[in-house]
Amino acid sequence: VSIPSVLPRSFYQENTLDVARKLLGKLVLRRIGNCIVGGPIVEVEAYKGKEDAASHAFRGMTQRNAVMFGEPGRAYVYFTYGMYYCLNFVTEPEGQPGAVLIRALEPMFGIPIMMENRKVTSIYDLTSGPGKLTKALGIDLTFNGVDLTNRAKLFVADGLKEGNGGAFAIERSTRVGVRSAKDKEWRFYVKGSPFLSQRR
DNA sequence: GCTAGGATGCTCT
DNA sequence: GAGCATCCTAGCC
Repeated sequence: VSIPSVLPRSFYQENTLDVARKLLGKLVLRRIGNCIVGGPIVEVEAYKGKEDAASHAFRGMTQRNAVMFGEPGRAYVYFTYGMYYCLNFVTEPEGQPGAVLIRALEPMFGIPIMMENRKVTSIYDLTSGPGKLTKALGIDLTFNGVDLTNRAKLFVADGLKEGNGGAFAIERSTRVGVRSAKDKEWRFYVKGSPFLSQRR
């Protein structure tokens, strides 16, 4: 098996909706000691600052959302509902806020580690939601601002089966759990994947 | 199988 | 003080 290449910064430095779609099938990889934990992305949501009332950046920069305004290709991690962390990838040219929320992965590498972190045994329950996957991968606020374009702690790489049996269909819908901007169908997911987030 | 409600604490008004 | 880009459990309403 060839080593997949890490996505360069230019991958992230464009329209958030395009980046969101292109991220489906890419590998989110977390280094824990000598182990690699993660798998391909199967569900994402796009958030932009301008003209998107659901975005954290809609009302301007704050201490929490500052990373969204910065360099693309970095992680934006925030704490929510008193218990959970959500992982985003920063998009758009620097100064223009945007991010893609990673909502679900297919567990592929380090599955025993994810089971230990999550305290569940079903692979369909390991990473099938934004709060679940950060817990499975051991991602917390210390990952806010981490550069995704090197192999240090957390990075993103091309899929293992690019163009060879790795084909999939993309579907879209409105975003989950947001009260505003219901008109925007900015959630993208791999059609028919059994690893999508639950509880629609 | 299903759903309603609670947990839990940071962020912004 | 209200709301939140969530998840789990209790209860079968």
